[in-house]
Amino acid sequence: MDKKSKSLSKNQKIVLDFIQKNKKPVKAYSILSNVQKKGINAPPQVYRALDKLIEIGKIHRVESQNSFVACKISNCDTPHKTIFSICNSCEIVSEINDPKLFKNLKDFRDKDGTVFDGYNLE
Amino acid sequence: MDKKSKSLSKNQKIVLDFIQKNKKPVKAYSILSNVQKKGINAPPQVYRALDKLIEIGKIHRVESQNSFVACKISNCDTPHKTIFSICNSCEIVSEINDPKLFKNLKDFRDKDGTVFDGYNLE
DNA sequence: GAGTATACTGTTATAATATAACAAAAATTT
DNA sequence: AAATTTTTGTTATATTATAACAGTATACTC
Repeated sequence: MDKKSKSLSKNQKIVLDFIQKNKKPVKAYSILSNVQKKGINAPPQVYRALDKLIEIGKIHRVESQNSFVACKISNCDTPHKTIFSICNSCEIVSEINDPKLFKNLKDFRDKDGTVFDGYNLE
Repeated sequence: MDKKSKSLSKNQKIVLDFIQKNKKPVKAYSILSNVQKKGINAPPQVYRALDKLIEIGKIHRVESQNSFVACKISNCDTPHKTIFSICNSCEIVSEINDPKLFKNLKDFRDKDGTVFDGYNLE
């Protein structure tokens, strides 16, 4: 069984499930209060699950909002390479899946040779 | 006198001055403890100055680190359009000024016509 | 230059976000 | 089944950020 397909733990499933039910990004403490009935009692339990889900690419963190959103792109095989558009007026967050832009960022190399390993564009 | 050249207030100068003295991004509470001798006593005073300095483009916020860094680019005329590289191992943060990449982002338009007004790439 | 509006200051308190540290249970590996 | 790793549960606390209010300074306009 390869790492990516390893099944999630109980808390990880609960947290992912809640995030996926929401179209909009959700905050950690909002997650907490909504899953307390499922037996998750304290912040560390939420943050641990979030860390893991981010690591495996199931969710992304919207840095400018301290919030978390499910990955909408295909099979979630590109963790840590995210592009979000955040509406100026309505604050709706969309994940952008634009091959050309992805390629631009992948091929980027500055004058010192720096390349992007992971990135987040908002 | 046009808006951009309007002089900064006392607290804004103190905070900007401290940020500019540091090569690396600095945290809000680190700023606070370092400028207390200059008469800034409480977090809101720092955060207000930061907000203003960001608004006018003198500094940028490094979202993934909750830290703040002086704008290194020319005359700081592009607030809210920032690209940072953050070293994976040493965590040094550099601001990237790459005309081609700026142009890519400026010209970006997704299938719904979404364009980037401001952006932050880290 | 008197009146008004706007921006900035100072202060206290508190909200919101995130992690440290420890003990124990469960799952996985060898 | 022993050893290792991962996950859990828990308490306490650290870190980041803002609300709310009163006062002062600056700029604006008539």
